[in-house]
Formats: sequence, C-alpha cells, structure tokens
Amino acid sequence: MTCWPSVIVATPAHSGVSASLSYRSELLLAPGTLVRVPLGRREVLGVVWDCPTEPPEGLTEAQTRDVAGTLDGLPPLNARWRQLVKFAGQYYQRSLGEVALAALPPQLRELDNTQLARRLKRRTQAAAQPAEANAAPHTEPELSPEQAEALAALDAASAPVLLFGATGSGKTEVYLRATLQVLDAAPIDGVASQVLVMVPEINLTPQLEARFRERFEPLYGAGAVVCLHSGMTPAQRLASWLAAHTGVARIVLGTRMAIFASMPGLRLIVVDEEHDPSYKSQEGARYSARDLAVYRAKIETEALASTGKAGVRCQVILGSATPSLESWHAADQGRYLRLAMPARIGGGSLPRLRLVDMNHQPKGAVIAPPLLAAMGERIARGEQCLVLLNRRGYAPVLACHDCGWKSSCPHCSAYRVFHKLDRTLRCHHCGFTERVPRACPDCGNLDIAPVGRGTEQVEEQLAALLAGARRLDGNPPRVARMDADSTRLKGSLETQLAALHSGEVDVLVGTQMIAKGHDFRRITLVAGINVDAALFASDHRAPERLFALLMQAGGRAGRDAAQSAGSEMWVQTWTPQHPLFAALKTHDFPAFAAEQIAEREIAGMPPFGAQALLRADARSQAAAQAFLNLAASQATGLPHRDDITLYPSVPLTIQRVANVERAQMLVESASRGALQRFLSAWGPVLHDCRSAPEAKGLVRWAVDVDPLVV
DNA sequence: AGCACGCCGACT
DNA sequence: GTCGGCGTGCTC
Repeated sequence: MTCWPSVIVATPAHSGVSASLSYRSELLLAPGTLVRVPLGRREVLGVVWDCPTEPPEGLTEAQTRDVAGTLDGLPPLNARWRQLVKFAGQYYQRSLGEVALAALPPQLRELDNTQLARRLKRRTQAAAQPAEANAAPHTEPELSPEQAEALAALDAASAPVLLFGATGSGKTEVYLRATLQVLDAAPIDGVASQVLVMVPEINLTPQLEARFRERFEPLYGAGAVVCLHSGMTPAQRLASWLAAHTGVARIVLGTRMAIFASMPGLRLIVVDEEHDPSYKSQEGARYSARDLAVYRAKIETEALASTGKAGVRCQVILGSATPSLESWHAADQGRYLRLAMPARIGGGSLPRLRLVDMNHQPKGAVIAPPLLAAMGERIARGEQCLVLLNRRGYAPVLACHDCGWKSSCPHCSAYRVFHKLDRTLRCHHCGFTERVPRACPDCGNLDIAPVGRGTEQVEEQLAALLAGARRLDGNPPRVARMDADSTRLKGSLETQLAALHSGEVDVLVGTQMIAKGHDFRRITLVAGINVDAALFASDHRAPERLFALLMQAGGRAGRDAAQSAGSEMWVQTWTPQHPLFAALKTHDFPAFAAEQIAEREIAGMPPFGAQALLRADARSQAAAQAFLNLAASQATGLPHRDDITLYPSVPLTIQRVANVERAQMLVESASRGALQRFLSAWGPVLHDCRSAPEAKGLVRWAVDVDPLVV
C-alpha cells in the first residue's frame, strides 16, 4: 500500500524548507521511524513524523521522491520523545528537524543496515549477560534522618521536587535510593523502567558514574549504566544511545545533551546542581536541559497515567545547595515541592565565613597577611587549602609603562592573557596565541610588565609567601594549580586529583572548576581571592552566581565531619558590606533568594517576566545593529506586538570575537505566551531581513529564549 | 545546513 | 586561457 510519509530532516528553521517533507513509500511507516531520504543530491537521515495514506496537497507526483530506506531493527522513536522534540523546537524557535537530528548520535547517519544490525546484536548480547554473580554485594549506607524523610516525601510527591540540600548533606545517596526504587518497579507493558541522571559538566561524570556503577551493576548487569556526553567518541555515543533506546541501559548518566536521549521506560529524571548555567545550551537550539527535564517528566507522567495504571509516573528531582531563583520561586508558589536537607552527613558543620576587608590590608597584597597566617597553620597541621581565583594564566594583561601599549587581541575586543609558563599571549576568546614580545611592539621599550593576577601567578606567589611554613613532615608546603590549562591533557585532571587526595599537595590554586563536586577530604580552608569583579558586573545574575560559587567552594571544606568544626571559608573583598556576604555568613540561602527574587519582581525580570534575545553576528557592528533595527521595525503589526518591549540594539560586552562583530536586542514581555507567539511570527520576518541591503555583512542571527546573560 | 550554479580576479 | 572566490537559490 502506498503512503506519503512526512519526514523531518536536519534543516534550520525558516530556511525555506517547510517543517516536514513529503516522500513516498510502499510500506506503511510508523511515526518515529528512522529513515534515509533523498534531499537534493544527497541522502540524509530523517524521522517519520506522520504517515498519511493520501498524497500531499500542492505537490505533484514528480516532486515526491521515494524513501530510500529505513534503519532496520530500530524501534521507532516514541510519541513522548517526539513531543519533547516538538516542544523544544517551538519553544526555542528552531525547526523540529534541527532539534531531532541534533539529538541523535551523529554516527547513526553513517551506518548501513548491516553495520547497524551488528551493533544491535552486540547490545542485546550484553543485555543477556547475567548480573555478575561474584561481584561483592554493595552495602547500602545508613540513611540520615533527613535523607529518610526526603525519600519518604519523594515517594509521595506528585510535583517536581526541588531537593535543597547543603553541600555534603548526601544528595547523591538520595538519588541512588530513588533510582533503586524506580528500577525495582515492575515493567509496564513489558518496558523496563529507566532513570536519567544529569550533571552540568563532563568533569563531574566519572565520579558519579563510579557510584552508580558500584551500586547498580551487581544488580542489573554490566550494561545497565551508560554515559552520554560530548567528550565521548562517536562510537561510544552510538553505543550508549542504542542501549538507552532499546531499553538495555537502565540508567543514563550525562550532560545537558542527555535530556534528548530516547528512553522508552523513563520513570525518573535527576538534575544535579540544577542551578548550574551549563544546563543552558549556548549554540544551536539554545535549550535549558533543566527546564526540558521538567517538561519531559510531565509528558511521560501524562502518558503513563493514560495507561490506567494507578500511581505510576515519571518523577523529576532538581537538586542543589543553591537552587536557581526560577526553581526556588516555583517552590515558593507550590508548583514544585521543596525538600530541605540542611545538615551535613555525620553532623559536620559548614565552614565559618571569614571576610577580609581589603581596604585595611597592606597595599598591593595578593593574599592578606591574616589569610596567609591561617593557611600556614593549616598546613602545619597536615590540612589542605583551596584558593579560588577566576582567572587563568599569569596576568590578564601585559602593558607597557612608557607608551601605554596593552596586549590586545587583534581579532577580538579583549586583552590577551599572559601565560608565563610557555611565555605566550593567549586570547581566551578566539584562541589567538603569540610568543610574548621581548619589547613593546609600539615603542620598543623593554619594560613591559604584567598587570593583575591569574592562577599561574598566584600559584607562584603563594609558593614564595608560604616558603617559611612547614608541613607535618618538616618540608616546605607544596602548591599546585588546577585550571583549564593544567587539565587540558587527557587524564591530567585525574592525576592532579590523585595528588591532592594522597596529600602530596598542600595548597591548590584554581579556577571555579575546583569548586565543583570533587570530594576533598582533608581540605579545611577555602579562600576566594578576588571576588569583587563578579559583584560589579552589569549582569544581574552575577550575585547569585557568586553566592552559588562561594557556597559550592565552601562545601569543599571540612567534608570530614571530624575536621568540619574548624573549617573556614575566607573571602577577600573591597566591599564587605555587600548584603551577599551577610547571607553567606549564616549560610542563609533562603534569605538571599528571597531578597534576589524581590529585586527581580520589582524589575520585572524572570520569573516575573519573559525574555528573549535576538542576536546578530556580522562583519561590522553597524551591519549587526542594522539587522536588529530592521527586524524591530518589521515587527510592526505582528501578533502580540503591543505586549512586547523591544529594547535598543546594543553591542555585546565583548563586542568582537575572532573578527566577528556581535550585537543583540532584548525582547521582553510580561507574558510568556505572548512572547512565544510573537517570536513564532517574527521568525520568517527575520529570515527575510537577512537579505535586506541594510544587513549586508550579516554572518548569522539567532534567537535565545530565556537567556542567562542579558 | 549542504550543495549546486554563476559570474569576476591572479595564476599553473 | 583556467582555478577559485563566495553571492544567491533550492532541496519533498
């Protein structure tokens, strides 16, 4: 029987190709079937969206080509997955095909059916393997009263759960128990239950993976836990994806991209560190994996409810010690259920805050004398210190004192950072790297000097400043550095962490990557060296990010209950009176959040209003802004135009990156729905603006819905 | 997005 | 005389 499946392919929205393309097939194809279809002169992967038995209107017989073939042996992508893709495409203003195809493993496009069959066979064989009988049975740690309470509440909850747990309160154990409960449940219609666990960064997957494997592989076999993130090879990604899609994998652990994993038995989604900005994608479809997680759980639950079985649902847990204000507000309103776990496991306390007023310290001191003394004492006791600084390299700028030359990047409106180790000037935005000149390129003066401090320099200076201190073994302290530079090589992160755990290193200097997740047992002092920059950034989310960073960093200290009593969080600041520090001192996130939310309400900021950005990249700043202004003027008469505020176009903070000028326009509305409908109508207009003479030199444009930085 | 066709500058 | 720059246009 002949049918005319409509197929979505990886074509961007408004590219002139309609949402789906109609083909012809002699076989009835179920929606969600993966197919290969001819498109122009090439053959591309597509997803069957619908399969009418009537020929499409407006297309002649000759215009409809035959489906080239299906990907055999793969069950179709289910209706919930398709609904997720559809929602994400509409909400974030991208084509369905773009979202759907980006969500599939790239290697799927290259496989023929024999290769695919081989892969699938390998998968099912792995599944048939019995659980390792001789694996040591894991011992489940005893739950704290708070954990037990949270689990009980979780069990009864029907809304999304915001697990507000202090660092060290044992959130991971709650995730593990909740996972166990879900995996234990009986299959529904022969589909085994599955759990999706998301973490913000690739760096955090290994340790969580280890804990999940240790707990669940003895129960469910070696293939039960798979990872999904961009650091994997194409072959690994395909293998994980197939395992999830076929139900062989019971637990998928991954970064934001994992939110689109096909999981037919999905019954629980965990979003760990839900406040982390990494969950918001910054290219392609700019989706928030956290927000999609809430949506996905909702549609999965609705589908399960319609099967008529009582009590089955797909739950979502958002976990954080410093939740996003969006989630916090949702909990305030009762849309989410807030479960608090304020106490640290073992009764340890959070570190005491020590504020250092830099106005009262010796001029030019990098590390204030009292902080230095405190570090020396810790080292002498065999304890470790963590020093946090948000700048890589030796110095953020190199300058000539004579003529005022600075190490600007020729391709970006930013300074190149001085890296002393390899004597280079490196642009952290476009990567442009040169050897440090011997003399000032402008005036020839030999006296060019670093200005400001980065991690390399603090590492060097700390080693010198602490030279007089002694470790327990009588040797001088060892200072190490950990940042994107020092961990660039594969495996070096692990090596550095091992050095820290073994006690080889006494002081670790690093960027915010050291604040996240890692469990450092012997650290009792954490110091933020230069935190003020974040407070004066024009970005209104800077305070909450700084609060989260300091809380998270502080959480690294005193994780061993025996040492936690004496653990300290030192912060050097020029503005000790800032209210953020008062809340930090008492570890009072609720007070801080309430204050920030009140500010947002007054300003009409999210979650009280909805925002989007129209971004333009062009050869010249004038062209970028001309495109935006044209787009604004062409918006007249569009639906809900009156409910929308279009702000003037502005250059980005870093206006030029890699010789591309960047500008943006803020789009705001009190109503999310109005914003949505306006943006949908605006899309085709924007596409047309591209070819207007004003926009000559435009490189690309994009809409960012719910942007993090405005 | 790809991948064509198409019309103007420096080279085997 | 060609190779190749990327500007415009199409893909069921």
